[in-house]
Amino acid sequence: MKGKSAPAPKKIRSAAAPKPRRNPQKRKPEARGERVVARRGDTTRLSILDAAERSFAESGFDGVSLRTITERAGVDLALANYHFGTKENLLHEVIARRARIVHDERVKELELARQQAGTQSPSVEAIVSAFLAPMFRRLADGDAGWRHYASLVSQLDVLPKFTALASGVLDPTALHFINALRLAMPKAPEPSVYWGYMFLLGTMVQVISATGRIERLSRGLCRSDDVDAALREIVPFVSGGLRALEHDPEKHALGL
Amino acid sequence: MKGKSAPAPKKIRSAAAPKPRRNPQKRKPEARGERVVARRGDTTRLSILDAAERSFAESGFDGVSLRTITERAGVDLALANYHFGTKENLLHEVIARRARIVHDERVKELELARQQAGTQSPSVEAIVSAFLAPMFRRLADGDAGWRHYASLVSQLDVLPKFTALASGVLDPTALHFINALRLAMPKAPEPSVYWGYMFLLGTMVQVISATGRIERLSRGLCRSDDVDAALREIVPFVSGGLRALEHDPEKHALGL
DNA sequence: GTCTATATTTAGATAGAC
DNA sequence: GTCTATCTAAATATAGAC
Repeated sequence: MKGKSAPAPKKIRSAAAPKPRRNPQKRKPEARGERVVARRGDTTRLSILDAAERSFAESGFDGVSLRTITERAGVDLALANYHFGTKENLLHEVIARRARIVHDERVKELELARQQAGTQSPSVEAIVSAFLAPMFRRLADGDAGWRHYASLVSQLDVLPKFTALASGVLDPTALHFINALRLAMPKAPEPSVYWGYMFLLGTMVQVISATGRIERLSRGLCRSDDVDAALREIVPFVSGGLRALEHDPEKHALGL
Repeated sequence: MKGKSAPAPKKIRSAAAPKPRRNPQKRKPEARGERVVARRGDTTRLSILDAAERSFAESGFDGVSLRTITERAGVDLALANYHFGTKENLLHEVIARRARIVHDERVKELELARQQAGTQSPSVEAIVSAFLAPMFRRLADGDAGWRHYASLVSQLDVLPKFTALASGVLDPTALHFINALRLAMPKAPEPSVYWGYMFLLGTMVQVISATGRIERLSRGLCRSDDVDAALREIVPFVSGGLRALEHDPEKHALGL
């Protein structure tokens, strides 16, 4: 911790001040009666967001520089700072824009399942499907951006440094589905439902991280970009696993 | 890709030359008839390995500097280069030293299960246990190093940039257990076994990454460091999920 | 094996002209 | 909103004295 002699001045530059520069951050273009034609700055913003999404996914947040990102976006380095302030904030906006979409679709699909189930709770399968299908549908639609987003979310999910950011964006969805699972698994102990959600999450993350691992292990027999096949396997796996948690787990105690 | 004007000289410094400095790398201390008392350099090596393990786990490979690592280790910066060459090689050695241990224990435990099963294949539960128990046992024994290792492996597992490294170290174990699962699930289609192994991996990774997510979601009801509880949930979940893959997955096809 | 000192590159962030 | 030019700090890696 404390090096050898006098190691770290470590100048902290006003740790609590968010640095109120003159950049726009959040502004509603159409909120005023203005024209809604895409202005130049908007396409710049989008270019940076897309390039950052891809770069973060490929190399990790700390593995790429803003220079690389802006070069890929075809814009000047200084524009990253102008439009997004800090690199961390850029990451946040990259995540947030697609997280909103997935969240909304998941909730809508869950609501649909509830209506079809009438007075009962939707089945475990239906809930698992409502959680997974929106993400996988996006992955199947050919937009590379969604694949990058998925890989990035996978990384944030396991990196302690970014747990706060990931939680802030993803926890609302989580609590929604944990609650649904609780009703669908009335015989399961309370902690098992939380564990079950984590397992659902981990299973999905492993697939959408799409590192090419399964291609290598199966020597091409399975492909992580075959989202149809993946979904056909993952839904029964998770559903079967969750149902196994409804029984008393004591009998599985291992001699640790 | 191509910036605005004349973007990248990008001097590549002899990309293929591994740079053969004069550092020791791998040498067997006791292979010669020498004294086996820990010499100074050995404790330095260990200090750096431990500090790197912790730092990589907390902040990611690109999120920490060698300065931070050597400061935490209480040694001089230059010693990192002397003992390990590059930062990447340091990562490799951090992973390899514990991966060997886990691999050996998993194989041994699987062998044990085979003996107990006699002429039959061990059950899916037994195989899943043989895979998970060695890792979780280490996590339970109080050594913080193992927790850091687990978190680090989780990160490498989902980061495309490090897939090659992770595969090189972890694939032998994977193929071993995929083969065992195939024999235990004779009715399952071949691809389902590979998918099943990925799901097993993802479920484990989510738990051992230990980001504190389940504590937050369950408001303290579940704790990721309660490895006994985690193992009691994860084994039935994965086993139940794998058994669900033995049936024809067609009936689960979703209208994508 | 260890340390001091430093070479070299690159990082994030900005000031100020346009 | 965009660009040029730059500030300042921090990165990896090494040479050479001890």
